[in-house]
Amino acid sequence: MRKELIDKTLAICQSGDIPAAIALQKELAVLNDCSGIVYPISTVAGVDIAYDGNTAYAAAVVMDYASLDIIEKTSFIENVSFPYISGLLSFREFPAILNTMNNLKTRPDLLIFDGQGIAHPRKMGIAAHSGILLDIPSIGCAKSRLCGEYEPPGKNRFDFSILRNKGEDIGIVLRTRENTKPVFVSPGYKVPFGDLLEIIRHLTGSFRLPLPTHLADRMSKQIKGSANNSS
DNA sequence: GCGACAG
DNA sequence: ATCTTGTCGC
Repeated sequence: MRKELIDKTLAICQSGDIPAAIALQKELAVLNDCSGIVYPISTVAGVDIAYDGNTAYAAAVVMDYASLDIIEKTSFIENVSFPYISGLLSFREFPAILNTMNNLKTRPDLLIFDGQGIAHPRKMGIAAHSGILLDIPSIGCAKSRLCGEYEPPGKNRFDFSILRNKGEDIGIVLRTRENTKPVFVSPGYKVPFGDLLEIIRHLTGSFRLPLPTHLADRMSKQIKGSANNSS
């Protein structure tokens, strides 16, 4: 089943068929399930991608959920074909994400993505889409808003407000550091709205982004940098 | 038509 | 995302 959805997604990534991409997002949104993550969570992975033109440098960092010790790191480099279009980010990034995940020896219990989960116009952001296809619980942690309304959260660390869209709670706007812009956290796949705060708080160190995402971001840029300096 | 718009 | 130096502040 996942295989079919993965193939359908990859076909669109290569064809660049925008109407088909939007149709698939609507189809996946109906299938999405944001409840029932299995506890305890043993491992968590952060995933992110750096770019040099159309070359994507994807990285995944797996950590022990309780100790936050790094268990494994991996990356994958490839050229991307789908352009960046607001609302269709997953069609630009999923291929590299899939390849990176296939390089992992560990199969994480939870994935944290740099982007939206269901806080998306069609409730199918990069975290939700990737989580469903990989069949791994996921959370979206974006650095800015895509849709929805909210009141600015308080100034202290971990102060937060609710991100709402058409009267529905779709995520939380969380201040992970004082004097710093908040992050937009939303359920991706199989992670209940009510569990978001606790999980992200646990994963937040001294940086704005949660540790898994922060490390994946730095690693992707490091890979990109070393690729440029050696060629 | 106008404004908004993840990475 | 990426282009980019110094600089203010924790």
